[in-house]
Amino acid sequence: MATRLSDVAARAGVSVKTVSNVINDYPHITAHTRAKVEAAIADLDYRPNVSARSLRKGRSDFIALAIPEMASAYFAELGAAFSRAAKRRGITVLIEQTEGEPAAEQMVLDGMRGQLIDGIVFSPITSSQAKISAAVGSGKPIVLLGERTTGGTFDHVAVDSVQAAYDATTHLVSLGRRRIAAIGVGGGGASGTGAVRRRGYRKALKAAGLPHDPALELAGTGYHRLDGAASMRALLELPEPPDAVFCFNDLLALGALRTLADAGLSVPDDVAVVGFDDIEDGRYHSPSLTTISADKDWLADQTVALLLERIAGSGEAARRNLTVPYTLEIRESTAG
Amino acid sequence: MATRLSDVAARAGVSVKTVSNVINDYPHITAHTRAKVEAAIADLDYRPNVSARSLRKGRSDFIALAIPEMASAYFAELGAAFSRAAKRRGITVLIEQTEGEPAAEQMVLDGMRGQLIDGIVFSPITSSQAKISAAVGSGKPIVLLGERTTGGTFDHVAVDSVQAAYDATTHLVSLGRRRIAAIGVGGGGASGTGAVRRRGYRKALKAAGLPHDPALELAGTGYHRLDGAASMRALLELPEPPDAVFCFNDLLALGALRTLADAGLSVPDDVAVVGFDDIEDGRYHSPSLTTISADKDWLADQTVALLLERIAGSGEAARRNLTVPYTLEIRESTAG
DNA sequence: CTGAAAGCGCTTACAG
DNA sequence: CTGAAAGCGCTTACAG
Repeated sequence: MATRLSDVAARAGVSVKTVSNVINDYPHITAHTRAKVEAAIADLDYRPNVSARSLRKGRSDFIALAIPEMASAYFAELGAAFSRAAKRRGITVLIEQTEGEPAAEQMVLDGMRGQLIDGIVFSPITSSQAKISAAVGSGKPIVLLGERTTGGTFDHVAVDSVQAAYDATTHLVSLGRRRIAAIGVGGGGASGTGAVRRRGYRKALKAAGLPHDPALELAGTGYHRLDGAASMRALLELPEPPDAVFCFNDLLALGALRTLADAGLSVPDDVAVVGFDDIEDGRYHSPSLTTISADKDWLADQTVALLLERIAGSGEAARRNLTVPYTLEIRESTAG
Repeated sequence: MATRLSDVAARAGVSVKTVSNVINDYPHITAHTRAKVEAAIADLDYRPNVSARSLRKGRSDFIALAIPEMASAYFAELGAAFSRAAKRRGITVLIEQTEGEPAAEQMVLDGMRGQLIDGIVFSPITSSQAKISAAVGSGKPIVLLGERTTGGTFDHVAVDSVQAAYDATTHLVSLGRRRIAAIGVGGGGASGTGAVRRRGYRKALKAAGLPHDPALELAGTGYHRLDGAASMRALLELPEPPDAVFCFNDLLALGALRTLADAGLSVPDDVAVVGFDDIEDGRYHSPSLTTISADKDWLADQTVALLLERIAGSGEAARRNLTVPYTLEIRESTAG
């Protein structure tokens, strides 16, 4: 029914091999032949069947990006960046929402899409490295996103969260703040975002000679606005509330800002606030949000490049860790 | 290399047909046979090759969702809803970012993914209905999202924007506002969001016996926070600034709120603000944003259902228009 | 239920 | 460059 390669060949008066050569940009084709084939393709409105190509070649030029949720600003922006990065390289990214559910993450690891995808970029929440190692049944290359846990056996791309958290906290110290709270110390699941960023936070306090008060470390249940708002409320009820808060992502910070606004407190005068992620909402919020800004386009581009390298087959090469560059963006929430 | 259907058949001691029957849940298989086959599948860690299946069946169980940008909150939330709706029906959605570029939209229409996808949900920006009609070369079913332009020949899912805009404006009228501005009248490209919502806006003014002041209709260049902020600044410079603003999406409204905050004006006392889309940022903003809230899950679910119906082949059935239910969510930006 | 076989539309050695 | 053919891994009539 649909026009096939052989139809094009017939119309152009060449062999299927020649048509295939033209489509795949192989050399040794005269301009004349190429023109004939291209005319036939245009005439017949022919488009190659990617299922057939993929079946034959064992490659689909599809990669999967498995993230917890795509509606959440950070991951939405990340997904967009991956989508663009993949397109630049002529491949397509398939976005999988795991919703942080173990079953969905397991499906990803089980090599979902039965051979359709060439490789996976995976941002795990509930799956530990060990679980991932055990479960990679697909044999497909996989690159992990997110906090780097020790002893990982996979390629990995991440921000140096300890250093970034250190920088964020030190910035608050430099403003003269002395009771600096942390929100989100329990979050991030097995990927350990909470634990890793807390390490940097504590390190900065110690370096500044500030006491470490466990009452100022809030775990919360998630990494969304509601969690940040609730944690901030809890902090305000303390006998000695904080004069600054480092939130482990921007959504937590935006929630905290909401609580502070409702309480009639001034930011940054009463409480300074720093986030992490640099999502668009924070940039335009009033007050705008000081935050750790990792380069999402760099991240996406390098990750795709690394994955494609693995797909191409440098399987023997050693595991690679990429560290994403970041900056501390100082805005109104810490700088009046 | 990878285990094949025939490997499973060999191990289970049955025919490939039987294995295929088990995998595809066909009837007439004894529990005993099924158990044998499933054991073999588990033993061999077999997963069907979807390229082969897709090539053979002419169906992939993939649909595409083509949207202007996935990082923008509304579309991110919509993408997430489609992703869930598709998963519930056992299919996968491939999200394409057109970035509102004609070339990218054309690629979508050209039946991108060469036969891989079974159908398309398309939210056009630059492509007119006529262009779409002319370009649907893929022969794949297509469902359009967004404002309904007259004379469309495609299945279409949309909010009744005229009525929603009417409701939003009437709500501002009911608060006693008399100089009600509109931001975003020029947006939405060929899909006509700006024009359609302006119709409802004007209708409401007329119904309320209010004069229609062209100076209060702001076009702007896009539908983002920056555009809303700029338009609001222009409105505040008017000799008679407005006492209320209806923004044609939430991002515009959030930008407008930022300008109002910077200007030291009180919302809603000085200026009441209404948005459109009900994105999460608006719900948690301070003040929280009154907005038109369409049911995104309903939209996604019904759209996927309609598309699957078309794919299944009820081609002769008449074109369908689905109207997405919505509510006006009254929050702080209009109700102090 | 089984078994043998065709065919979906490509790519790719192979012989020329 | 061409032409004829095999084969990627499925599904699906077909005959039993």
